[in-house]
Amino acid sequence: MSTTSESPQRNTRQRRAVAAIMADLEGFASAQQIHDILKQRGESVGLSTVYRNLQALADADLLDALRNDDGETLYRRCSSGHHHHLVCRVCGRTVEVEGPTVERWADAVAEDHGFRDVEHTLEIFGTCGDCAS
Amino acid sequence: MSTTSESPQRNTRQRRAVAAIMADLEGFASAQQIHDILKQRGESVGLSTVYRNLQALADADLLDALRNDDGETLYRRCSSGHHHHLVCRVCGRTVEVEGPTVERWADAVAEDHGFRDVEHTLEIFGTCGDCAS
DNA sequence: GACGGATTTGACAATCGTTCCCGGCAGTAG
DNA sequence: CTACTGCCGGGAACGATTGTCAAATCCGTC
Ligand SMILES: [Zn+2]
Ligand SMILES: [Zn+2]
Ligand SMILES: [Zn+2]
Ligand SMILES: [Zn+2]
Repeated sequence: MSTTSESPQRNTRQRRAVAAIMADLEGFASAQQIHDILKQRGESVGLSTVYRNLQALADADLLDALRNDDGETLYRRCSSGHHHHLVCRVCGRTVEVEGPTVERWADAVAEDHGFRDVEHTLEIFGTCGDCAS
Repeated sequence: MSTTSESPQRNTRQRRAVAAIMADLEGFASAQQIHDILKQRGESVGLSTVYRNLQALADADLLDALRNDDGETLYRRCSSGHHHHLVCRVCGRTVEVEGPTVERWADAVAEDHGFRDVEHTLEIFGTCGDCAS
């Protein structure tokens, strides 16, 4: 067994920079967008490093990740615990939503068909009020 | 406005071959897998053509498409109308499921937050009874 | 059945997000 | 301070998908 935090993690400037960006960011953003933001702020970080750190943060459940229609992986700081997202497809603004009913429904459906180890993905996309104007 | 069927579609051997494969196929499969199947059956079809025809079929709502974790797009012949999938992550067996409750919930949540033009994605993954043994 | 214009095909190059590699840099324990 | 080791960066590699464009194929028409 590995202890839950098997992390001889080092506190590097790059790691701090990425974490800082994600702490401020409101909606979902791609690795490349975050890389660009860092460059603009002068805290340049290598693209590979941005990818690595985002994945690490996501693995540690400090970020949520989802894929958009273009196949890009988007990241966002999120509350812990199981939830889903309502995302504006224009500006990226995101609302975390929970739906106990949905959770129960999904599990029930799966069980009815004899499936085990069930998990599900659910995202809602739309255009937010501001962007609709 | 384009009329719903703006399709001067030609009835080519390749188009028939792809459609035939999809008609038989039980689970979801990637464009490359379908390309391989065609090759095995001797009805060789160019990879680009397989991609094009699958997309065309999906656009015509004759196939459902979804992306797996590896970023590949998978296709499957499905009934028309809005529905979701319960997919075995081992053998790919797929069950189409409907959940009017979920649909209403998703739309309501989006509306509560002022979102328009709402759509959603929902897939359930698990291990089917046969594969669990 | 042959003809001609439009569509489709297919081999190959190009794209694009992401991952891999590896020499060099920089936290960190002692 | 020193040594150890993980981390960084940038450039090559990857893999799914899309674009290109001449050649092949359809299909309505003659
Ligand atoms: Zn918006
Ligand atoms: Zn859920
Ligand atoms: Zn199965
Ligand atoms: Zn639905």
